[in-house]
Amino acid sequence: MKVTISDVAKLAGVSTATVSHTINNTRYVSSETKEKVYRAISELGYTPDASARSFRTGKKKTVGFIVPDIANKFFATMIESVETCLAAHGYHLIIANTKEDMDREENNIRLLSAGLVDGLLIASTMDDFQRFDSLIPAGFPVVLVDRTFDVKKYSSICVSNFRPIYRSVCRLAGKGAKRIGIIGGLPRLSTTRERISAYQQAVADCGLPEDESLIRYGNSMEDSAHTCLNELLQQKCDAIIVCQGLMGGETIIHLHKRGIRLGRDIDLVSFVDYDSGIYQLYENQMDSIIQPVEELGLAAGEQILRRIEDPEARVFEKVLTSTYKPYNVAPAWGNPDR
Amino acid sequence: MKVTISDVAKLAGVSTATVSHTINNTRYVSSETKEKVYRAISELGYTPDASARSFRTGKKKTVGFIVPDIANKFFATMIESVETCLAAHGYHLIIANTKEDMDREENNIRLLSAGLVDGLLIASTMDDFQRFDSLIPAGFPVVLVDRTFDVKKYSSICVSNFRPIYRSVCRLAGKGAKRIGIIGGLPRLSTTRERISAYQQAVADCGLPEDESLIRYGNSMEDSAHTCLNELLQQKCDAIIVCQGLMGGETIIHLHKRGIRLGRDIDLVSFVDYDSGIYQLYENQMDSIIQPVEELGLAAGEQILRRIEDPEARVFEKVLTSTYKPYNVAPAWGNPDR
DNA sequence: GTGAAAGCGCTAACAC
DNA sequence: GTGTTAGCGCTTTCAC
Repeated sequence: MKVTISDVAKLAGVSTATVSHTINNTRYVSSETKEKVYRAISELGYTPDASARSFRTGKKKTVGFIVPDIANKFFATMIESVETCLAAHGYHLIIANTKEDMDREENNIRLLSAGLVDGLLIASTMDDFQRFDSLIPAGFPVVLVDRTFDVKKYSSICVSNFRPIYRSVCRLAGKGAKRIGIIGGLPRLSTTRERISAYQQAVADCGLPEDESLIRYGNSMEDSAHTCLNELLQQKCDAIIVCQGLMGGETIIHLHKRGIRLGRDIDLVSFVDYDSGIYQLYENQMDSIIQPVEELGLAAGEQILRRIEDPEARVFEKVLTSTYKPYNVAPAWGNPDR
Repeated sequence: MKVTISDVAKLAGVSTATVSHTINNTRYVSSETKEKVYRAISELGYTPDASARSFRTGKKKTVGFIVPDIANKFFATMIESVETCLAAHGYHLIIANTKEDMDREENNIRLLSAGLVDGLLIASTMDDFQRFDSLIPAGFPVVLVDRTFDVKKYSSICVSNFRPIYRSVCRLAGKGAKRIGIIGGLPRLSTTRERISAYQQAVADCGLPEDESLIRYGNSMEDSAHTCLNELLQQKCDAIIVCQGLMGGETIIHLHKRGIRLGRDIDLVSFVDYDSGIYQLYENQMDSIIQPVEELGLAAGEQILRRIEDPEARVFEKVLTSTYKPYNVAPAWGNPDR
């Protein structure tokens, strides 16, 4: 049978209040009494019941993280750093995976915000802010991660999308590229929109032709980059920018299989998944855009904790910057595809 | 102010019992009454409080998954399939990351089993069964995943470790390898122990020299494979077996950087992370051992749900088999490192 | 320095 | 077909 706080109180010969205050350090208890309480606790093997406690206090010590794709290294790494941050503050992490499906996201927000977690971290796959907003109970702590909305009602932690893409185009143009293709993620996402508009602006600024057929969209999952790549190659691109790590890896593989050499036959710039093996092989043949995933996760964790403590805190927006890693130094160990 | 079940009851002009039974479909309610209840619910915007509910019923509808490394593709993919399975049954998933640290694991087991979750999935990093066992409250639903203990007290879902390694050695020996090195994971893990003993047995059976210095152990994280590889190369290995996907990827990269060609200068067999880019590049130059990660996650999810429903169910052990993918067919598009 | 007791929101006997 | 009510295990106010 389950041992409760009153069993402990009885055995220790004190009141339940005293037991509670002892284990929570929440008011003065004489050391002799403490002693008795702890003795009773270990004798009975008592563990306070977390769900009774959170029911009573209203605090769950848990935050939810709604992610579009757990198995994607970018999010997996972020989950890891969020978890580290939360664990350090005695919080737990509940994961929900939407697979970039808006209905699944809606469902998850509903479920999690109904008393399961104290706050929600969301890398939303929605495009409709109204719909998203209507799902969040008034005053419920929410922090948007990686992806945001035009309406700045919720705090967010994102990564600069404009700068690295603008720079990519300029660098490629500077090297003489004439037809730069780009593979974006889902068109509805803020990240994709920012990146594509950076591309468009840079293309215009560099005096390159503005050609809609050079812009392709994948879904950041499955095998979608493959089709995009084929279409861009048909358009006779001499350079390609890939807006997402998984698709960048795919692109490399397919270029390789077709015998198209990076940095010689075609120039490539890609967002790169932190410490994913494939990029280490090609770091000297392509430009990499490395997002500060860990920092992102950490900041997200800190922000949601702050908001849980003070739900009235004013909206906070943080934009981190990526590292742009051009390839120009020839490595000591030679060129993998020579 | 929070709206509760009695607000709804009051507005609908019924009892709280009726409201409860209506939303839970737990006894007959006339359709007119139902109507009134639902109207009141939507008028007030009522949502049942999950923590009150789980406090009352004792069911949290949540399972915990204690993982050694979230960012590792193997576990990330498994988390994804576990989550899919659980979500389909209305359950949530709490993640805890141990980073292969036994104290963190202990802490997490304590925290999660104290009323936070209905059951626990554990890919344990512990070697001491006594210690592990002492942390699990009597009768608490637990399923071991990927890694197990000698004492078969808990149900487990694992992957056959012996067979693919034994076969690797035989194949390598058959191709004429004389000095086969092996890079294992943490020596204390059941997976590592099974793989190493398969190696040792096969080496003996094939009549190859049994040399302790051909066995190296990494930690399956960071950069540990690098050191192991260097040591094996110093031992003049003509073939290497790597027991874990992350380390396999690292091995490929370092061999590549040193200009050592797979399948020509050295033979490689490795456990491979499902759909990780780097292996697609080398699938024609090395043997791959592919573990059924998704199946593993699914089975784990099903098992823990079953155990939660019936904690008295007898111990269940499932061993899945990996796919062994030899390289022998020359690909249409040629050899990447030719 | 400690105790008594109310009550968090819900479910489920039990009663009619 | 529906209502009354006890009580899950804990925290916390009020009292001494």
